[in-house]
Order: sequence, then structure tokens, then C-alpha cells
Amino acid sequence: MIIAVVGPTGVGKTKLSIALAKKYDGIIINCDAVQVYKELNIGSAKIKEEEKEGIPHFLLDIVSPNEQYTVYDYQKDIRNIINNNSHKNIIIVGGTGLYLKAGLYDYQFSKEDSKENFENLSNDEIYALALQKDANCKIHPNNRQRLIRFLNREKNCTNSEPLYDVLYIGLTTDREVLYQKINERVDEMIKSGLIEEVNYLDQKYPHAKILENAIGYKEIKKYIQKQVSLEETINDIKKNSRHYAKRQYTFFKNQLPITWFNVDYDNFDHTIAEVLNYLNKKNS
RNA sequence: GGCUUCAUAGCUCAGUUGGUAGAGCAGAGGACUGAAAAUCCUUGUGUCGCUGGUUCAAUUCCCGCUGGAGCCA
Repeated sequence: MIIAVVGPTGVGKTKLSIALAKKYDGIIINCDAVQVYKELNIGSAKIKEEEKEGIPHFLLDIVSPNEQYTVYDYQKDIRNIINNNSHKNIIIVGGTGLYLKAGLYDYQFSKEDSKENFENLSNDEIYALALQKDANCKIHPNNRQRLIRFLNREKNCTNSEPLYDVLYIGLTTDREVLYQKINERVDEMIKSGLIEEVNYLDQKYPHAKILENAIGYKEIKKYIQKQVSLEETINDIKKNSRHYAKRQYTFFKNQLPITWFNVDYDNFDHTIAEVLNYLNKKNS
């Protein structure tokens, strides 16, 4: 059995994943694009060793912050793990929708891609090239990053059939409650030493891209360079986390066949029981 | 107490030489095949502080009131 626990940041996925792994004697595979990096602990809300309760975790802490890890790598890695553990119950947990879909659906990445970055071309010129390549290209002219990717891609695959039989469990709550949870969690991270973590990593890996992309890290890097006040920094982290949560909802709602469960924060056991009840019915 | 100034979208503020108004941010929705915690798109009706006056017409001009800021006593 493969279960995927998804949902926006800060909703409680980690907690549920442990409960399910214990119940089904399963293994856990991380599906979070930042938690694959070693040493990014506080800001990525990574599970602590003592919270794992002895359950094997995969794809967590697997690359150094100054390495580049992409969907392409993730797809290979997760398929290997799934195939090597086919007799076990697998719980995939994380908020990176694309990683999930690329791993579990028949997304195809070719190896011989070029890496032209079209530095000297304007957005419009790049867009024109994309239209030359495929008149039906639907990427927006302003979306430079994705246009460049499109031009470097050998072939364009549009089909996306599932490769595995997966039960998708989505955790959700009222938007207002979620945003409050996110805000509180950011405050907690700061108290737990996020600034120190970023400071340390920034010195150790001054050119690490992940530190410029990951929420919580990029804002504090700016703060360390004294471009902004601490208050503004914290508000930015909260705001970016909220925006991220919203994008996650959009992806999950529209890209994956998810069964959603409302989280009961006063009694999380209720939530666990509801999910288990659903899984039992599905498996009987 | 006197004078000046401000009051417009959830927030910060434009603006209307008088014909009932628009940006940024926030919020909401969406796209997604090698940066995905990334990248990009769509979306703005609100007693224009309250009361009265002038006017065909007032958020805009004038009197007063309320609240904020500043200056002088």
C-alpha cells in the first residue's frame, strides 16, 4: 500500500505520517523539496530525530546545501525506493506537488538536455522562439524561467498517467486558522534559532542556491546583509509562507486525486482516526 | 485657546480645474514535465469622516462638527 500525505505547509502532515507509519508498520518517504537538504533543519520544519520514533525515513537529509537537487533527481530516487520496498507499506509525506507527480506519474525527463540560458534575449524574443518550436506553446510570455526550460527540453510530454496505485490523503483547515498556525510557527522558528542557523549556513555555503530560494532562508539572508529590519523580515517570512500555502492548495486541488480531511487541532487523534477509518474502508 | 494641515478600498496613498474614483500591498482564483519553498497569470463598488449650504450636479467649493498631526500661545 502506498499512501501520500499532502497539504499546505504547517497543517500537520508530519504528525499524521508518523501515526500512519506506526499503524501500518511502514516506511516514510519525504516529499519536500527543501527537507532533502542536510543542515536546513529549523527553517524547513524538518522532523527531529526523536520524533521519528524509530521509523525509517527516506529522502531526508540526502544532499549538501551547495549541491543542486531537482525534480529529475527526486523522480529517480523515489522510484528506486518504492521499487526496493514494494513489499512494505509506504507513506509519502510532503508539500512539493511537482515532486510527487513527477515521481508517481509517467513524467519523462530526457537526459541530453542543453543548458542554454538565452541571457542576451528579451522575454519577447524567447517567447518567439518558443512559438517557433511549438505554435501551441501555452507558457505565458513573462514566464522566462519556464520558457527557457521549454526551449531546452528535447521533447514535450503532456500525458500524465499514474504509474502507481496511491491513496492521496489531504490535510486541510480553514484558511484563517491555517494562516494563524503559519504565523505562530514562524515565530517559533525564530525562537528556536533560525537566524543562527541561516547565519551559520550562509558562512559555510555562501553560494548555495537553496538558501536564496527557500522561505525563511532567503529573507534572513537579506536581514543579515542589513537590508531590512527584523520585524519586516519576520513579516516577509510569514507572508511568503502564506502565499506558498495558497499555491500548494491550487496544485493539489487541481492536479491530484486527493481525499481531504479537516484537521482537529484540539484532538489530533480524531483526525488520525478519521483517516484510518477511511483507509480501512478503502482496503476492505 | 489661536492658526495650519489631514480624513478616499482591509493597509499605505493617488485623483477628480465640480459630472459619485484608481494604484501598490494584503486578500481571492488559476497555470505548472530538470530552480517548484521556484516561476508566472487573472482579479479593485468603496456611506470618498459627519452635518448643512452654494449648484442642474458636491467626494471635489464654502460654514460648522468630530477625530488625528503640527506650529504658536
